[in-house]
Amino acid sequence: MLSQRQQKILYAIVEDYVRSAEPVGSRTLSKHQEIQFSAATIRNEMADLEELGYLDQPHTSAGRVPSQKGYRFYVDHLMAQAPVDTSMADSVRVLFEHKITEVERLVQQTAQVLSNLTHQTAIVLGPRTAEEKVRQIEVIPIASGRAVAILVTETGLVQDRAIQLPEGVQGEDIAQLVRLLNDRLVGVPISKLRSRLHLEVASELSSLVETYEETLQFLSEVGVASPAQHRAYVGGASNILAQPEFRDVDKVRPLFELFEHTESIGRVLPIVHQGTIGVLIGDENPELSLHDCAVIGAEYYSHGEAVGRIGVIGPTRMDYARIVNILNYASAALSKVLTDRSDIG
Amino acid sequence: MLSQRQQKILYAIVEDYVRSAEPVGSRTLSKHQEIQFSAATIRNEMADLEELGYLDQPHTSAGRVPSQKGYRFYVDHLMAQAPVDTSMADSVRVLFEHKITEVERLVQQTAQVLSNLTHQTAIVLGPRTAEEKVRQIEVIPIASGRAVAILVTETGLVQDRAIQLPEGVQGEDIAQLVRLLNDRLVGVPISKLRSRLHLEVASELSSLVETYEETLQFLSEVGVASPAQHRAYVGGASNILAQPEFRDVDKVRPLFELFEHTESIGRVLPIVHQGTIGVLIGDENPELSLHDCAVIGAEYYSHGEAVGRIGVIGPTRMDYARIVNILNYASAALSKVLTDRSDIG
DNA sequence: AGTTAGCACTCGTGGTAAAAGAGTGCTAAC
DNA sequence: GTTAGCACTCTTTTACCACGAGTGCTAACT
Repeated sequence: MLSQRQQKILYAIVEDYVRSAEPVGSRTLSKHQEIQFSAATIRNEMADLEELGYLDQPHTSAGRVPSQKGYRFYVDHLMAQAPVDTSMADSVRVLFEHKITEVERLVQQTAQVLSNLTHQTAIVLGPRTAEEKVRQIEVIPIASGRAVAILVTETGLVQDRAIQLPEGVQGEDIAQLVRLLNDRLVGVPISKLRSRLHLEVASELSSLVETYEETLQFLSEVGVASPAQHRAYVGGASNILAQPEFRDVDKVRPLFELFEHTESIGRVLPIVHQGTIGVLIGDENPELSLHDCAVIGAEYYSHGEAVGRIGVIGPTRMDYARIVNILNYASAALSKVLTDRSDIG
Repeated sequence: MLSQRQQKILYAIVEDYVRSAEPVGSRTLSKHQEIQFSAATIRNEMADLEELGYLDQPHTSAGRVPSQKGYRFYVDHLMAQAPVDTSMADSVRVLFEHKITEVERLVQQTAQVLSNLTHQTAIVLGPRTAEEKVRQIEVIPIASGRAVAILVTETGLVQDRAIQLPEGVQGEDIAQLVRLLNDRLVGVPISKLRSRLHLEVASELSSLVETYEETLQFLSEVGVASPAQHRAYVGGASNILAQPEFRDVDKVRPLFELFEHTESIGRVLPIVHQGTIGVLIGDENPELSLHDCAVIGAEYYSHGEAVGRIGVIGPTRMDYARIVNILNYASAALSKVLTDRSDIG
């Protein structure tokens, strides 16, 4: 275990380095208020800390830099709960007070606010729709042979899909069909729609409609592949270009390529337990292109159930304490909005 | 006017520089097949072309580089219609054959394909919804006091909005309201919804519903501020990082900041006439951060009417001929899909 | 035994100088 | 009007040196 003094020094090095982005030497460290030992003593401790793997030295005549292990120790044991920054709190509050009606826009805005507050890149995964329950289904014909299927969930999410009507289907057929669908499918979670369709609805269908096969096919299309499913938004990608560790275009490119693959970006966010904040440092992240980065992430909830995730990506040299704080706050605020929006008005 | 020979040389310089990204000298140029003059002759011509403003010289002992004016002349007079690249055509065709039902996803995909084909950054402005005509309006209550208003246009676009129901409104009130709305508003373009509401619907409303004021307010919310209105998508932003002129992070940052402001990005795309391709080179673009860039853009159409725009952004050193070609093709393909999707199935 | 001062050593940084290389402009010959 | 030749210019590369920051080690101190 690290001695009290070693922890103090490690703490000071991390805090200093996060601020300055310069390797910190024994001299500068000895001038810190909380450090009363001489530079020489610090040097000895630093040599030990390096040997233990908590510090790195870019080259012999440079100061020390926290290693990945060093950051990890800092996050796990040293990092203080940052006081709630009121200007931050305001900024988040304002965002959510100004009622945003479309979930999609809300989520997008969250990404932007998060990136502005942290000066890093933010990722927001849109609320999972799979467990949302069906409130109503509509089918609206728009031109001969074509229609739009609309599905509204209990929380007010709307999903739509252009569909091809089976041959010879008329207005009354559709009305009947929609009645049947609503009768059987209201209250069913989207994830179970497909199986329900085949199990319950299909049997009744054969007696109702002539074009049995085609209609079933059509029904499948209605429910499947929800478009908004875990849609991801990236905010403030350009912030990463302001970081001194990413002055090199070749370093940055893989990151931006990652950001463009929004369909799979969820995997870079840490998996967290209910209400906690997760931190992935360097190669703890399964994504190789993030081995020089740290990712801090949290979930957000609707009625107490986790429905989506938010996160911040930056260089390993980032202000963990502050960002954890911001994510905590943002997660809570977002959860409140999502929970309230489907409650008693 | 430029002599035949000067044009030939300018043409060769542009083509060569676009390929190599290196200033091209008289020696290398004299080895071109189509150039039969000696290096010395070329040098004389190049000096003239520079004096006329068509070429730049990074420094005295470097080769020449096309100036903005040089590119402009190339685009206007020299550029050859590139042959249709079959692999390109295939790639676009595949995208649109695989029927994409949601317009939003279609547009997003277009941005991606465009950026992949051009190896540049693509911008796609989602179809303008303002002139779309209302096909049907629905209001679906989701919890006491809350509802979702859904508006479907004739081409199958769906817009939704969470709304707060006026105090004491019951199911039958809503049904009546929706009937009235559909009766009066079907066929009206979205852009005119608001005024129609006040002019026609409002008067009848007072006799129908008690809570006149609130309901009107509510109705306004239904139609206004269409969320998908000219939504913009940026594809392949990371491609720009591969360009040698953007090796410097400070050069790139303004661009990425621009890309993040999707709400105003439309202004960087050239304004074009029906069916043509527009090119903005360097400071021809109103956007200052694009003065080292060129933007090539086109419109796309639905039933012959321009509904959106697509464009490609890159350094001024770009393969204009090829990209113009690709945009032409993509615009036509996208227009076809959009036109067909609301036609006779 | 732990701590501190002193000092030689290492290594990246920044600046200058010289050499190399690429391409030009000009002159004179064709 | 065109071309070959050559001196000239200017960037790029390499080498070198001095500088400074920071260390590691040793020896003295508490």
